[in-house]
Amino acid sequence: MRDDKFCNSNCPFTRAIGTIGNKWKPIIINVMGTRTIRFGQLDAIVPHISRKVLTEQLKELEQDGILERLAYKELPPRVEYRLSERGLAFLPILESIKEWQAKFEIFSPVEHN
Amino acid sequence: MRDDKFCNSNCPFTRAIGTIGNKWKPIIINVMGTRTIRFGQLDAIVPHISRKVLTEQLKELEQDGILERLAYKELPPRVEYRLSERGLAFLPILESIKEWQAKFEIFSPVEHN
DNA sequence: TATTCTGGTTACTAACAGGTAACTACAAAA
DNA sequence: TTTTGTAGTTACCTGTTAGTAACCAGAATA
Repeated sequence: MRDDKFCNSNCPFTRAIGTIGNKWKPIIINVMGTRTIRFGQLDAIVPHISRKVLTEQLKELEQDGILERLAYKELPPRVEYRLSERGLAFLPILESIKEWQAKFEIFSPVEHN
Repeated sequence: MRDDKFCNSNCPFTRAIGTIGNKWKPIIINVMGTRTIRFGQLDAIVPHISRKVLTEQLKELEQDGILERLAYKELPPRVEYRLSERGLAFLPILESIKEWQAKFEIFSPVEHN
């Protein structure tokens, strides 16, 4: 899933893209926002993601220090996720992407004839 | 390459991620910057990209109105690419990603023993 | 005459991503 | 006793992505 060529690049920007440059991670970070959220909630809220892929993405985000995982030793298990300082610092970037999209999106709805 | 689920989402943010949320596009946009650049130069400067993938990515970026393609009817052919207004407006976002990376990157160089 | 130049395209193949379904633990509730 | 609930993991299979090498036009150069 993660590309070693990117993550081990000597260019910091390339490493950054290796960390957050795929389609799921910005979506997950955006959904999390400033709240603490459980695995099942993420699974329900993030559209079209499978549990397997969600697990993988969360694991990588944790490894990259973008979120924190809090597992409570209960049964049934309870696991909470929340953004780290690094993850929270990424939220304004997502906001500017939203502004960019709103400002420049080309509206060309797909017609099905 | 492009994910229809993302591009046809009713969420603008999801559509934005569908447009620029992969590993090559931010790299290409960053390399282009404010200059006009030829296909061969991009191929030489962007590390590890194949001509095939570069062609595909450039085509999608053009379709999404992020860059402009200027083909001169010469032989041998000459094709120049440059960012559109929309593409140029994305550059500050890439700059803030660089700052974010510089501020928060965890240094854990891979050791090969 | 053969080679070089550019910006691709095409066919083939290898690698990877992602989906589905089944399975786990164990407690509480029905 | 069976079901429910959570947060995964695993095996299996398919579909997509990416890499490689060969090929193209057609003028200029050697």
